[in-house]
Amino acid sequence: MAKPTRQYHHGNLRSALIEAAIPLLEAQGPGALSLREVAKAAGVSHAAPYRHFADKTALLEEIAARGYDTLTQACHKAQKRYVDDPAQQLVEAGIGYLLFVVEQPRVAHLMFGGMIALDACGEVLQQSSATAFKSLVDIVDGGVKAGVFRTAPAQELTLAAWSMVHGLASLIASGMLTGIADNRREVRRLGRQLAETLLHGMLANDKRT
Amino acid sequence: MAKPTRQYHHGNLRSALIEAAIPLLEAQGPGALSLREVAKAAGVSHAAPYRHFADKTALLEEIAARGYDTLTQACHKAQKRYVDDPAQQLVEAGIGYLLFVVEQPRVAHLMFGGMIALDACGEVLQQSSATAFKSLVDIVDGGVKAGVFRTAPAQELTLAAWSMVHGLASLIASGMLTGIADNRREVRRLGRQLAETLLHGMLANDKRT
DNA sequence: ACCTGAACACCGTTCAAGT
DNA sequence: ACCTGAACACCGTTCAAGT
Repeated sequence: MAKPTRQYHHGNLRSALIEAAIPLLEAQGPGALSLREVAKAAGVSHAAPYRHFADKTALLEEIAARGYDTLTQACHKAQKRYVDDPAQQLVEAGIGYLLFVVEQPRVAHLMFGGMIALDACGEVLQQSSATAFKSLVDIVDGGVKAGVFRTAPAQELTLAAWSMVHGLASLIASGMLTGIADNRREVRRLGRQLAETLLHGMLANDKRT
Repeated sequence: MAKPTRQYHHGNLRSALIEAAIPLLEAQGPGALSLREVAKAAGVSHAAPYRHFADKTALLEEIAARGYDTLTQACHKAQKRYVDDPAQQLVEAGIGYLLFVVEQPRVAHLMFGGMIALDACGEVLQQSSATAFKSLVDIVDGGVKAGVFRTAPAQELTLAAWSMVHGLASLIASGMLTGIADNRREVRRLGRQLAETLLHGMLANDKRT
């Protein structure tokens, strides 16, 4: 996707495999993706990848982990960009996540589990996803401490926010919203719209119990 | 899971295959599930399934479709049980969904896409998922008309509710919440908790713009 | 009409052997 | 140290042939 990458005959095959795998993954979906195919795309024999990845799953996990890192970065960016406005931080981080998902839906699905059991996956993935979650908790925690968000365990509110953005992301990635969330502009609009509901709630006359 | 099912030598193999597939699916995850294995579990040759399903995907789609039907039924039940209380209907429907996901997480993942591109899937699945979504829209629409929910396009609020419950379901199914949402009681609690946030919002001082 | 067995092209993974 | 080629057990799918 970036550089020409030609003579990896003894360059770093590891990265080359990952870079070769992602477009294939996006083109035909996981499950249909074969390690042999990735090897061929990288210009090596079908056995070569095993010198760098223990497993087909190990390759997929690495790709998924990078996805989580992207989300983490989106959180950090949002925090720096909207200091002292936690609500806006939340909205921007969420939209960053959504945009990533629109661009690489199959990679997103890898992150969502299903192929890889996040339950019992390698440390790389477990770490990356935990870090991403922590970044979100940070934002929400800041909002609670600043008195912007309701006083509640930050984890509780974070889970709500995470569920909402993750749910929307999942719906987009699975094509359930085809026709509603096809391009970046529509996704931005949807993200803002849902954030509105998340912040203000659904009720008409809220007695705020 | 229910009946003994012995002599399907010319009974309805179709259902037998589905019933045989689900436990295998739950045991080892999709992708690892092989059609040959399902056939063996059903006591037929590996070629027999092709008389009833065009494809391995066709079998999986049917299973996913049944999952969506379960969600639809959860919506209907909740509507009947809490007439004139749309908020409670929403909560109960959501919890029904979550409980299904805890019990059959791999089937849930099938529904969430990833394996099957919901984008371009068979009519069976497309219909079932559309029906499920419509059931949720019905509940929200009732709430808007009754003045309980904010005045907004029902689809907009529904998408928020759907995203939240679907997101939480996805997190549970992928094992991301292991230790927090392991049994039915914890899931019920989590569901109610998130519903609270969805209904009341996250903000401390809501100016309700 | 429904099922079987052999067959084909493809996989993931392993391992001795090459450079 | 890193890569290759052959090999093994498995898969999805097809198709002639059986009942």
